[in-house]
Amino acid sequence: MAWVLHVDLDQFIAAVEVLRRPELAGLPVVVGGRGDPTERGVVSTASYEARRFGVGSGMPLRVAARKLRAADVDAVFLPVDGAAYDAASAEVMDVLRGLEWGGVPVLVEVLGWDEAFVGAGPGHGELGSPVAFAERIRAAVVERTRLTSAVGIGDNKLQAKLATGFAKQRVEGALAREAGAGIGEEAGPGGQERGRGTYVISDESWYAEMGARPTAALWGIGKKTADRLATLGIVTVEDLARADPEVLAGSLGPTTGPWLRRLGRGVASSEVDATPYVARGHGREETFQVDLDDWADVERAVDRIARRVVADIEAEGRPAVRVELKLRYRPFITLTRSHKLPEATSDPDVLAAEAVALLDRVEKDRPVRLLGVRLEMVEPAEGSG
DNA sequence: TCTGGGGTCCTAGGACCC
DNA sequence: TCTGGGGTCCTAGGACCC
Repeated sequence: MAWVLHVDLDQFIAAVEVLRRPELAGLPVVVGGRGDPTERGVVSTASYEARRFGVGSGMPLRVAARKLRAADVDAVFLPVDGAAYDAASAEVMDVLRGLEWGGVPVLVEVLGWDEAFVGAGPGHGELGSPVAFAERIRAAVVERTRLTSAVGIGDNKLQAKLATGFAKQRVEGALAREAGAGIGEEAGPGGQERGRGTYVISDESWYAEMGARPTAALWGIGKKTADRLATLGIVTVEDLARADPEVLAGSLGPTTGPWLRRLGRGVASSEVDATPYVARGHGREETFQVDLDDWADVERAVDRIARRVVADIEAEGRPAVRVELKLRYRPFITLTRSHKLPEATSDPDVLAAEAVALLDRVEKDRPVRLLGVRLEMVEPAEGSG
């Protein structure tokens, strides 16, 4: 029996900030943008203490500040520090890669700063209980990094990923009950009590766990797709599993239709892919604190952003084959223009000029809120990835 | 309330070619 | 005249995720 495990760190960004500033422990901490709650920007992560007041990821910083002020809470706002999270994340992934299961190193598939799938490596021996192994993972990560986590276990990646969400819910529910009863206050989020931060969803329990839930509970279905499915009479995961494949394909496309049906049935890959991630492209975008009215400023900004992205792709040594410009007008109207290059290049002057030239294809008479440039790179050379 | 930044993949329409 | 059928490439936009 091969299991897939999904590891997800608790409050990763806020946790990293608190670790390097212990005096913030127990305080409402909000990390986002440049750390100035009067600026344009959104919340990346809020600590549990801030979440209690309705502050959450994706919320505008100004709204978060207003909520906390209304509750008369003195919160700490911090800027996003990507380099610090890169370093902390790398340390966690190192711990995971160092683990053995069934006598051989595990495979680790990194999903972002704070998530990874873990699977048994090739030629593994007897694996034993996946729950026991999940506890080993959590203990090892805490020991080396002081970061707590939840671990989901499944027959495939989809199930494991969803199981992690349930593990977190269970931890948070238990904490809320304990706080209500006035006990366990010092345990903190993600308390390492055995079994608390793990959860299992398997082929066997799929419908019992997921069948009655709305389709948006699935990993890959958001509000828009859930709404479209609802117009077809498909509301729950079980509805989706039973849906007519022809209807799904006809309505949502030849690739998306079958994929949605597989999601409903809890079917997905169980192969943990440890191949290092290779980006297709890189981009930078910038929301201006004050909308740009002067088109000369717009052109200068595009040139500047383009040159930054060129530096990013040069670090990978792969020239660009496509240039894309993104533009957001006031109030929030977004469009893109792109151009495939006649030949690949890394020349900053050429690429910046290409990006600026794309401005000729948009209206120049409205204030600009955001500009972005993205460069798509040539495929990496065979065997060099 | 007023909406970040970095990505990926899919769809659809038009151009173009055989 | 009153209209083929594919296939591929390019572009713009949509949706989703962390």
